[in-house]
Amino acid sequence: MEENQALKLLGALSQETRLRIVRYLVQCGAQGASAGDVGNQVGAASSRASFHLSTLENAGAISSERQSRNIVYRADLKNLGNMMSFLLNDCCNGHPDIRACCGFEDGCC
Amino acid sequence: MEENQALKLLGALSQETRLRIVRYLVQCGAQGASAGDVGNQVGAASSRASFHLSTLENAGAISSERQSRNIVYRADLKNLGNMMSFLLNDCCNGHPDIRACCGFEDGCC
DNA sequence: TCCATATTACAATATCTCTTGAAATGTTGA
DNA sequence: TCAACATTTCAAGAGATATTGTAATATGGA
Repeated sequence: MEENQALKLLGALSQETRLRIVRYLVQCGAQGASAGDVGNQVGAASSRASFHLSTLENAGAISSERQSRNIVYRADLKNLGNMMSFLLNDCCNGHPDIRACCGFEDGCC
Repeated sequence: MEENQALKLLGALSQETRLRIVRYLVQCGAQGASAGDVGNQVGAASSRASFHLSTLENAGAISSERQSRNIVYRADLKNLGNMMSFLLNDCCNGHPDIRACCGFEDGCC
């Protein structure tokens, strides 16, 4: 992943409502959730939910697909994983202490 | 790590200059680097570097310590790792596809 | 003490982001 | 076609953030 896209993703996730949207969509899995459903879950008015969903989609954190009258959103696991890989490996050189904090190796935390 | 601190860290990292500062400080390791050194490395004027360094320190991404006339900054590996653990485990439920993207398991990427 | 260096704090401006409500668009079923 | 529902777009104001240059503070050495 390029630095630019990682920055967009980090910016998109650094907002309370959007972080909760992503968390909810990860839980929903491949089934996804409609915009209205997402808005209800995170307590956001429809226009606000729409705004945050388009920000997340533009950053590559989620994807969308129309299903009849609903638009179904899903977490983009690949991009989210690539962003974390960028942070972990490109940015932090795969530093053992940081990897350990993620629960992958014995270590600092 | 609590959601609030994770949001602060994500916001701090979602800025080009600051991401580069963290990347440079991770490379510097325990030795750290002075504010002037950091500013030169990322091509930022002193007041700008100071502003970004204090933002990063406030978010917990880095720490500082005065050494004679310099102030030495170091990456806070523990907090950075905890933030990634928060994203990976709390937020994304340790989803296998995302973990795989980070190079810890066989999988999607 | 004084000077030189390193760092931070301040003020002003410009730019971006969040939020809200209303209007517009698109879709379904009758 | 129409009515009902889901979603997006738009406009406006409030607030946060980035940038720059300048001034202020702190430290070390003479």
